[in-house]
Amino acid sequence: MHWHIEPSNGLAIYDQIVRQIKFAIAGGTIREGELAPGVRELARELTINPNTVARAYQQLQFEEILETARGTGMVVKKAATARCRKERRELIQERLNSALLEARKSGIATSELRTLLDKELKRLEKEEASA
Amino acid sequence: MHWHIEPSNGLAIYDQIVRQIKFAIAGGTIREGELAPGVRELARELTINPNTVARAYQQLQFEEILETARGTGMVVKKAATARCRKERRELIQERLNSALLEARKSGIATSELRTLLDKELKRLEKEEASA
DNA sequence: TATGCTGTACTAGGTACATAACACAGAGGA
DNA sequence: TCCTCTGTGTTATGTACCTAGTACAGCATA
Repeated sequence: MHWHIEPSNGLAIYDQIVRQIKFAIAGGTIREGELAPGVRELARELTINPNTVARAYQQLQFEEILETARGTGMVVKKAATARCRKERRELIQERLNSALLEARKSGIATSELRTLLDKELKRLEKEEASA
Repeated sequence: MHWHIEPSNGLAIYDQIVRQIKFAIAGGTIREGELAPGVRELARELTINPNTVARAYQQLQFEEILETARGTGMVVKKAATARCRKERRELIQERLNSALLEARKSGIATSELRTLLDKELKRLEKEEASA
C-alpha cells in the first residue's frame, strides 16, 4: 500500500489519513485482525509528524474501526470492513455530490457537465488499463 | 443574489466568498463596472465578521477582479468577466477531477461510479426543471 | 460644509491544526 | 532480564483563520 497526502487539500492531514485507512480496509488492503501501519512508520513514509498520525488513529479508535494493542500496534476490529465499505461509499458520494452541486449552481449547463465528466472518466479508465 | 457559506467545508470562509464572487461575475449576476456587495452588508447577510469579507475582497483586488473605489465600494474591473468564466471552469473541473480521482483510487469500479454519477445528474436535472 | 456611506488598518483574543521533543507503559523477542 | 518495538500522554511553539472592536481616509449627497 502506498499512502499519499495532499498538503493543501482543504482537508486536514489527520483527516486524510483517516479516510485512507478506511478506504484501505474497505478495499481489503488491510483485513480484520491485521495491523495498521505503525505511527512512526507511516509518519516517516508521509514525512509528517508521528503525532499527526496518532491523532488520526485516535479518531479511528473512537469510531471503533481500530483497537489498540499496546506494544503491538493498532488492530483492525471485527466487522470494521463492512462499516468501512459503507462509509467509503458515503464519503465518495458526498464529495461528488457537493462538487456536482457547485457546478450546477455556478450556471454550467448539465449537458456540458455531462460531457466534462465523460471525458474525465474515460481518461481515468485509460489510466487504469495502462496501470 | 443569495450567498451561502458552508462553515466546515474544508475551504476557508474568505475563500468561499472569493469563489462565489467570481462565480457571480462569471454568471453575469454582477457585471463589469457594477458594485460588489458592501463589506458590512455581505457580512451581515452571512452573519460573519466584516473583516473576513474584507479579506476576501483584498484577494479579489490582488487578482485584479475588483478594484477599490473608496467611499463607493468595490467595482468589477473591465475584462474581469472573461477571466472569471475561465477560472470558474477551471475551479469546477479541478474539484470534480479530484473527487473522481479519489473515487477511482478508492477501489470503486468505474462502472459503479458511472451509474452513481448518472443518478445524481438526473436528480439535478429534475431539480433544475422544477425550479 | 456636514453627514453617512465606503474600504482600510490596527490590535487583541480564541480556536484548530501541525510540529517538536519528550517521558511513560506494555508486549515481545534475544 | 534487557532491549526494542508498540501506542499514549504531556507541554510548548508556530501558523492560519476567524472574530471583535476601534479608528481613519475618502467619496457622495443633502
